[in-house]
Amino acid sequence: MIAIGEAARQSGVSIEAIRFYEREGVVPRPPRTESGRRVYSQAAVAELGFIRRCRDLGFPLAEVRALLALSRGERDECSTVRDLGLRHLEEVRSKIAELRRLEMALKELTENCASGSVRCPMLEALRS
Amino acid sequence: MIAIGEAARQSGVSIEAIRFYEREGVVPRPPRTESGRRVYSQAAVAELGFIRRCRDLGFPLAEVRALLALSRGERDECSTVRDLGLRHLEEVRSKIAELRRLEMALKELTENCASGSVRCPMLEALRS
DNA sequence: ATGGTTCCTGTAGTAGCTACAGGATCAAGC
DNA sequence: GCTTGATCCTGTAGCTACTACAGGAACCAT
Repeated sequence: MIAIGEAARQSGVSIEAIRFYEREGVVPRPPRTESGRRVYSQAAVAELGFIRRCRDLGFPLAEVRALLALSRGERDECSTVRDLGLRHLEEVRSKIAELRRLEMALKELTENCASGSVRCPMLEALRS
Repeated sequence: MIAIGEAARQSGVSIEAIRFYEREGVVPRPPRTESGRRVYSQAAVAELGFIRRCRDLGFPLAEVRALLALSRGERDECSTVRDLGLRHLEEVRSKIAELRRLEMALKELTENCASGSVRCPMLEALRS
C-alpha cells in the first residue's frame, strides 16, 4: 500500500487527476490512513495506468468508464470493447479529415501571402 | 443598423457568441437603442463574419484578436499575418500527426480484437 | 389589448483536468 | 524533542469557447 504521490509516479497519472477521478467516481475511494491520507494497492495503481493508456489513446472519460467496467468484469466482452474501439477510431479519423481540410485551406492562404501586394491576400480572403 | 438576431444570421455567429465576444472585448460594444437593444452596422457584421472564418480555420480566439487588429490597421502587415497562419498551420499539422499515431494504435488494437480468444486482446493491451 | 417573437442580464454547465490557498501530517536529521 | 522540508488534505478558481437556460422587458402585428 502506497501513498498518492507514489501511485501518481507509478501510474503516470498526476495526483490532482487521481483525486479528480475519485471525485467523479471513475475509480473507487481508496482506504485512508488514520490521519486521512489515501493509500493505494498495486491493483489500484494498475487501474490508474489503464485509465492513462485509454486517455493517451484519446478515449473520452465516459468511454474510459465503460472500458474500465468491462475490464473489471469476469468475462472480457471483447466485442463490446472492440465496438468502443472502432467507434473511437472513426471519431479519430473524422477529426483527421477535418484537420486536413484546415491544413489545405491554411496552406493555400499562407502561400498566397507575402506576394508583395499592397493588400494582404490572406486578410482579404478572411474578409470576403 | 440591424438587431443582434439579424447580425447573427448574416454573420453566421450565434447571438450568444456575439455577446460573448463583446464581453471578452474581441469586438467593441455596439451602440444601443433607447430601450437598450444592441444595433449593428454592416461593418460590424462583416467583422463578425471575419471572426467566424478565422474560427472555422481553427484559429484560437487569442490569434483571432491579433488577426482582427491587423485587419483593422491601415497597412496590412502581411508578413505578420502570414506568420500567424504558418504557425497555426504547424499546430494543425502536429495535431494531425498525433491523431495519426492514435489511429494506428487503435487500428492495431481493434484488429487484434474479436479473435475469439478467451481474454480480450485489446483489454490485455490496455492493462499492460 | 394581446400574443408571439425578439431581446436583455446573469448564471451555470460543458471536458478534463491544473493550479493554487491555507492548513495538517510525516520522516529524517540533530 | 525539535525543526525542517516534503508530502498530503480540502476546497475553490481557472482554462477554451461557447451553449443553455431563467426570469423578465420590449417590440410588432392584429
